[in-house]
Amino acid sequence: MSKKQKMVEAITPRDEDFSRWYTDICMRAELCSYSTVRGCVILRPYGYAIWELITSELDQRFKKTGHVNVMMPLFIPESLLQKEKDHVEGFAPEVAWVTHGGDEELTERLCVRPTSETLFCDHYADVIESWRDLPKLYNQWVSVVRWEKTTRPFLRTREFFWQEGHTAHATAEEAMKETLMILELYEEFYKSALAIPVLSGEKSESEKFAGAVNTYTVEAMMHDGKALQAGTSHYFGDGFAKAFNIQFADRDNQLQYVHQTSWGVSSRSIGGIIMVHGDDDGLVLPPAVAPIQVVIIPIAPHKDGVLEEAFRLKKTVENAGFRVKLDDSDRMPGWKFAEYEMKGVPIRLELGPRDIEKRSCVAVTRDNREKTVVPLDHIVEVLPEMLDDLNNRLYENAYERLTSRIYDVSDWDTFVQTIDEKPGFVRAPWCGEPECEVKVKDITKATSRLIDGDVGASHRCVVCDRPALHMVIWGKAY
RNA sequence: CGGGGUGUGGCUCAGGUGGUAGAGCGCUUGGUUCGGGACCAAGAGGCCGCAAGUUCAAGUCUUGUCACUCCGACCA
Repeated sequence: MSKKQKMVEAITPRDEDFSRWYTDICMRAELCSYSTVRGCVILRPYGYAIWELITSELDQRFKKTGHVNVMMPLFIPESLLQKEKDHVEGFAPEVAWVTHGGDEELTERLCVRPTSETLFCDHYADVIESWRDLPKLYNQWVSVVRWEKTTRPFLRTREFFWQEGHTAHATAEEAMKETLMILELYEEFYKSALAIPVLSGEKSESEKFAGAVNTYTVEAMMHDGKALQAGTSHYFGDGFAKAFNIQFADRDNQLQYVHQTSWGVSSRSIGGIIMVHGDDDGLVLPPAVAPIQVVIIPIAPHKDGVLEEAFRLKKTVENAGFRVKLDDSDRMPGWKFAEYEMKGVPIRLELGPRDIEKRSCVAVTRDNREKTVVPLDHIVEVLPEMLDDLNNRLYENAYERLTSRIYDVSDWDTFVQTIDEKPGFVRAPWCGEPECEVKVKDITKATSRLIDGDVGASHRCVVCDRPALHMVIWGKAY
């Protein structure tokens, strides 16, 4: 304890106050900073670097599956936003409006995009004429604005960064296939790039996207047991196509409506990384999205040969394709250890006179603090394995936390008690009626996160005891 | 949008009954240090969130306002 108290700027322990711990990490790891606009954050270089890596990981996957990037305007005319009834109703309460250009009041006010379905639809109506124009597999990397009342860095900000994919297809089957393919893509991305296990499935009627026929979701469990909706993929059927008149001539020269999808993952995923992997010493980053994968700390750098050897080591590691930083500042080594742990750097290499004498360095892995003496000649062979192992440990630990905290219950009292007392998810049958979801939310604050398959009539709804239709994962969510 | 909390150097905070602002950390410079957040010395840095009001006099009292933060209702 006394050691901890000597720390210049310790963060709030995770188990003492989870949300304070979370904001402490955001600030101390220099991911972001509050801006003067309430509810908006400034992404600082380190936070932005993480986002860049996330975008690059996802973008590669989108490109591989045939998608191309575009850019839609920032503004949506009010009349355009209103074309699809459910869609407007869903977003109206949280849109920001532009009413003036200079001193002049606009004849039609413009909404700052909260999402771009209407813009894509308007454009698709313009450019799609024939079956030869399909499918359209578009994506865009932009920020959107939703005038949120309660905001938290990354998890809920008024402006946030994301990708939104919007596709148009000739048939319903093809559109549904796209919807589910993206869902799998997200699942795989979360697993291999972020080391975050997710549950995937369909949203209930009341939780689905405004204007969608079906919404599919990937849900992650944070360290405190709460759910984070980590990505969604929507099947629109031809609802938007009819509202926006997006038609094409098929092979028989018959006019048909297109079938559409949309899907997104946002900068909220950074919040997920923090809350799944972070610990009391700060951030823990999965190697794929760590801006610095290896940090080299020279010990006693003023002594002969130390810095030279450190630079040599840096070159070696860099040439092998790793993102590496050598901190040759005049901070104390202990300070640097703590600093890069705060920033979640996966591997630290300590290099001092004693190591150099033995032609080795000390490698320390961020998640378990394990120290390994590595011969300098072997560092390049050892690093990939260390990073890989670290990634696997992060995933395995998170997977264990997830699966061990999903509780199967079948009666109402146990249901309420479990949600109240045990952090995590509850799996219980549901009849499919929205009023049962409302009751669950009113009493427990938990919501249906996703539908985890259908069940036979032998199951009864955990709320109303009528025959159940679905097995549902319930939980409190961010 | 409701309830609570907080606004004083970059950060954390101290400033009984009003009398014109302080500490620690951080920062700068020089030196000694360097295997878990070093030490010494010398510096820089503040119209006390903002606006009215009371007063000879306001960081301190009154009112208003704004911002941030936490907890609830709504959402990625």
